[in-house]
Amino acid sequence: MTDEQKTLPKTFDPAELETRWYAHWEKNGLFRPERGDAEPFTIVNPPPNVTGVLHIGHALDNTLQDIMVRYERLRGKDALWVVGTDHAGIATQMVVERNMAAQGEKRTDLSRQDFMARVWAWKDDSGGQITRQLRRLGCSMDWSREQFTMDPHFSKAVTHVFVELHKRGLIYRDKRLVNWDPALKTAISDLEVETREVQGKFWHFRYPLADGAKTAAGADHIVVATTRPETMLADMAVAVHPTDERYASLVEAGAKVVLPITGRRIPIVADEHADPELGSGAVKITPGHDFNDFDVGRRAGIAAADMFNMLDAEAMLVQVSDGAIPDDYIGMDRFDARKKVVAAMDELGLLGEVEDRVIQTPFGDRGGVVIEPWLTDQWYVDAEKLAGPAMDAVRSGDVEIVPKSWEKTYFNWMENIQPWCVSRQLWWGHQIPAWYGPDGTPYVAETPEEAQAEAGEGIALTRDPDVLDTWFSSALWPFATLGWPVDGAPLVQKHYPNDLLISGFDILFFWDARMLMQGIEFMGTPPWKRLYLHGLVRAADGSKMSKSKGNTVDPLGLIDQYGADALRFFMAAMESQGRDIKMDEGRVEGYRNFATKLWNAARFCEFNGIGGSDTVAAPDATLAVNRWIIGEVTETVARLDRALADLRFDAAADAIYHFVWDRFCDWYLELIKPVMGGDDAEQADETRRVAGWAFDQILVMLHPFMPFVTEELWHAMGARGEHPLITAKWCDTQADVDDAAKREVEWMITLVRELRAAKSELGIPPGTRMTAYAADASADVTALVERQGATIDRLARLDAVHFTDAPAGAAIQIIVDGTTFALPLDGVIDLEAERTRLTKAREAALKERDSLAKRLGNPQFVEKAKPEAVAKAQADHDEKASEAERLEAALARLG
RNA sequence: GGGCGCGUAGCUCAGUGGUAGAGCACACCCUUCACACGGGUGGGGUCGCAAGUUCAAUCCUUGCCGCGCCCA
Repeated sequence: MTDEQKTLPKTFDPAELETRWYAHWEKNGLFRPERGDAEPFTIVNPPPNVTGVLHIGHALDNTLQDIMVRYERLRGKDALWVVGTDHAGIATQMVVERNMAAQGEKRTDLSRQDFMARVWAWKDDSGGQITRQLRRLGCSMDWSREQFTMDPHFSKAVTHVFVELHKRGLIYRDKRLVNWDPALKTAISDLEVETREVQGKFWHFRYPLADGAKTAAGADHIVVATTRPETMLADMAVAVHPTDERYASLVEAGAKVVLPITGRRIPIVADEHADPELGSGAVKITPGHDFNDFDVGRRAGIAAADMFNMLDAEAMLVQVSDGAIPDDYIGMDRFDARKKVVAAMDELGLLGEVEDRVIQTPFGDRGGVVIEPWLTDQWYVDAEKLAGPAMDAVRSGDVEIVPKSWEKTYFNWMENIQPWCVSRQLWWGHQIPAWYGPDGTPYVAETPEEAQAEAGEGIALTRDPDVLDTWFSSALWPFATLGWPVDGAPLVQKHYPNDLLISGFDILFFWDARMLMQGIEFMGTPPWKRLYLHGLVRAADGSKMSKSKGNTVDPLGLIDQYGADALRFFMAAMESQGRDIKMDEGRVEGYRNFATKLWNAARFCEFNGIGGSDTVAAPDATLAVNRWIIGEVTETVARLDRALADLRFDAAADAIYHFVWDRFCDWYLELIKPVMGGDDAEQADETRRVAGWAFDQILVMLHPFMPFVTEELWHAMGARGEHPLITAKWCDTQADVDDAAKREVEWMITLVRELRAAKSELGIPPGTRMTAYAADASADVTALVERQGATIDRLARLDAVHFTDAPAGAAIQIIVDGTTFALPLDGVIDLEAERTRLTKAREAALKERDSLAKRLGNPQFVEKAKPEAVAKAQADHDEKASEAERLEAALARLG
């Protein structure tokens, strides 16, 4: 990169300079400059799936993180943004298997080792596209330390954590029902189950009572109803409510039901789960295939190992341990079996009513098929124990959740947390470090040797084929990426705990909560001090974006069209806490225009000999405009600092946007034009210095939001040597705000505005030059007008201001802060229009005056309101009253 | 059923216990020497509805209506 001066083109090409600057930053290690002694600032990026491509949600999440990282880097901190990808067990295995299927191959044709090699080859070849896409967004992560959850050091940490948790009794093996995905043939998490409403049926069956028993009503059968009739083949009981009189005698007598089709004799048990108000009040109990029934079964004394399991991994029917299922059912698909059971019951005359019903049905969010509660042996983390300290951390304020409203959701989930099933029946992932002896005894150890030592010599061991849930490993992200568990890893010492985590609220449970639990368990402290949760980016109509709806917006397309800076600024400007962002392309375009505005301000500087400054502190200034803009910069920096401290990205974006456009471009640059073109070289020099400094401060303040265009202009404005903007110094907030200068400039702005408004309303061309008469001007105003003659001439188009009465005749009259200016334009102005204008203004002033008078006339207000409020009302009242009087006088003069 | 959030200008959104703001859109004017991806001026809102607290409510409380999300 050279600092060679070249003239800036009129509009700029974001694509060209984005590519150029990103490469420059990355090549020169500027994302993480050597800052050994500096205070650390650390963020870990939610690792995107290695199969992922950048979507609009990533764009939001990463923009917010980059803003904070760039901001803290500018503030001199040793800012580390950890980046990497997640191996995404199921998703990646699915991608590779799909590719294999296209070649007519199956995973099971290969050895596990060979399959793993295929996955790695895929990863090296086409995985991690998203990392290149994050670069296009301008994200300044530390790519030199890019991580992957299957990296050897990371895998080591995962194994270590598993073994440690097992030692601590926080991981155990258990036979329970899991959410089984028959398409993927693995257990999946509760959170990966999506409940959808499906049109189904509610079949009523009559189960005959055994041995001639009768219900209280004299029936020889019990009616049960089900949405999943096929499971009756594995029924182990019928449950009724303990207080249900209809069945009390049956329960007491230990009566049994003869299950149709299988002929199995099953008990009638009393259990609160049965709702007497619902249907017959009796429910069939299939402990091996329903979560509620599992609990009922256990309460009835059935051990998990004894529960009938009538399905295989693909949800095809298999024989159960009592051998009662007729042979012609074996090997059937679960849905075919459903039809067959219903037909058989009908044939037996035991089918009652069949109701149409909307059924809440669980689907696997990846496999897309109906989830089967399935009885298997799995590894579980005792999440309840880990959740306690994780809740305490939030309660005590060690971890602050922003916005706070998410705390309730967090606690609600944590308080009801279930055992966390961490084993998955996949090949791609961290294989569980457990080995089984011939009798099934598990030995958990970090290496096969250690397992063998534990089991004893000569015992044949087989390793558990399963892998760990991907979230089990990503929960270690805040410290395993820093070198843990290597003793004394320097990055861990400096960068753990991290300062902040930014994530979408949708992964609060999946990831954030699990990191919090594991961080406390293994590091002794929570992984971050603050957790910022943002919302979703929605389609323009407010609907959720989804591939299936086809309403997604591609962030890369927006970058192509408007530039990364514009997209980033949009994300920041729209990010108000606790609200989703609705996509609004018009706004993105507006922020592209904003970047162009800045660009053209730089061109103005270029044409006027205004260049970059070499101090962070404001230059000395004597002129009011210069002292004013210095004060405005200081106030803007303060606003920005406050907003970012509060993670109010919208307020931060708003502060810099309005400063640049409304203050700097619209007024400051206009106000200095006469000075620059004037004949006082000293004043012009001072102005160049101040303007150059102020523009530099803009570039620094805006850099976290719009890194590319600001870096380009930083170099265009001057030779910066070895000091690119990305590692420049943050603004100084020491400069004073000069109130006198502020008053003076604001007075001029009011004058110009009033005059423009009057001309516009009277249809006088804005360029018309006029002369003003201000007979009632104070000494201060007189001095100001004389001092600012050139500026007033230029902006207000006033070639002279006389402090005498205006000559007789028609004139425009404007009031600026208590001074009336008459601008004669006999014969040109439309008297009637001017009368209307003044009348309208007077009415407005009177209305406000009267409203304030009414308030002041209320003794309770004067008595009870804060003294400041009363004083302000009085002052406003007086001002409005005087304004109304002046307007009255102006109208009288008009005749 | 439980929890959370939202309802402010045509649209997208800020905001504050003292009678409301931005961007876009709209109307009119301006080819002024940084910028038409621009400049200027202006119109537009009973701040969802109702009650309460208060000297004062768009803002606090309660209820209702409408919308969204999460959990069961």
